[in-house]
Amino acid sequence: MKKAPTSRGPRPGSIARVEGIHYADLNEHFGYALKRAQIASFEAFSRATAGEEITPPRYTALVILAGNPGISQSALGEVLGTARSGAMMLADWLEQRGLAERRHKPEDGRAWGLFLTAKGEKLLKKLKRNVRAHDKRFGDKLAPAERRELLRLLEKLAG
Amino acid sequence: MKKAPTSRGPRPGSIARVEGIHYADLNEHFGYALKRAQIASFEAFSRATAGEEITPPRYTALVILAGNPGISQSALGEVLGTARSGAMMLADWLEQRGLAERRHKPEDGRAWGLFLTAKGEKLLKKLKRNVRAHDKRFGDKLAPAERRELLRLLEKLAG
DNA sequence: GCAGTTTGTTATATAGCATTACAATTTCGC
DNA sequence: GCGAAATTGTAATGCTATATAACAAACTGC
Repeated sequence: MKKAPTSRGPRPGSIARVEGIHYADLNEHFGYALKRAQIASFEAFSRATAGEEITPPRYTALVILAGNPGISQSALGEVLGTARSGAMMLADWLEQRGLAERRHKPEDGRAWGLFLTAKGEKLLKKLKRNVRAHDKRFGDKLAPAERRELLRLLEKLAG
Repeated sequence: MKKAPTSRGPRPGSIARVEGIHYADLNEHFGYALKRAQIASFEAFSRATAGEEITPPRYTALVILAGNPGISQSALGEVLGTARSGAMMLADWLEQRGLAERRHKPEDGRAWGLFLTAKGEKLLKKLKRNVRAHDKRFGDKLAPAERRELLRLLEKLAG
């Protein structure tokens, strides 16, 4: 098997169905179906963000910061569904690259607000374009009505 | 925040939507929607397998072994979309607990075939019952037609 | 029979988390 | 106001799942 020049980290690609294997009722399970779809989606995301060291949580953090300037790290952690310490490492990572900065909150001496820098906003704008384009191409496997339906069903399932 | 008695390992639960946060167009992205749904699904899986040290890959391996007795470790790795070494550790884990065993393949001195033991089959039967039940309850957020449609769309997306 | 490939295996490294503990600060009960 | 409890950010530590690389044994093609 030929290896593509790995830009960074693991590249799951999509889990191919293997010839001659009996998958039994695995296909009936939501978890399995979701995972396979998610891996395929992640592949599209990877292509969209090739070159940058962006992972889905990092991208999500950028989007959340853009939409909620001054959000606290605890709140960010809650949004991402991760522990405070995880949000902190994320904030560290963003800050080290000059994509975001912490500013003291005047009304609370403990808390720091997170803000995108100009550089962060610029990167996000670029990423958004690419991610959206790849997401669109990825979604082109479905008809427009199917796409909307899928998003609706997923939301219902996750809620 | 109260802690439920954690049986083992992390418990992501579901990522709650946080009051007052602007999610912007995150909701339009398949990756984000898939992840949220998958986390919710994983929670159902966790409840279904509480008490046993079963993870999704382990469960998948059990199902695949049951449906494909004598499968090689390489093939198992391919089915799971993981590296050979990962399949090996999985096989080790199953063997150490007496759930599966390796038997030499007569026609190939390198390869070992994997087989469920009686204990493994028994455990799988029990797990299947629970997982299916929880998957069903999880899927009850959707109407039967919606469930079928969702699985169809996911398969189309993952293919 | 020899070169190259495949299988299982081991060792090692890494990323992404969670957990725990702690100091500074705020809020709450009274 | 004052002390207790909670909250925020932080640092240290560890764990789990996984990939990668290197290797021996066995197989395949020529």
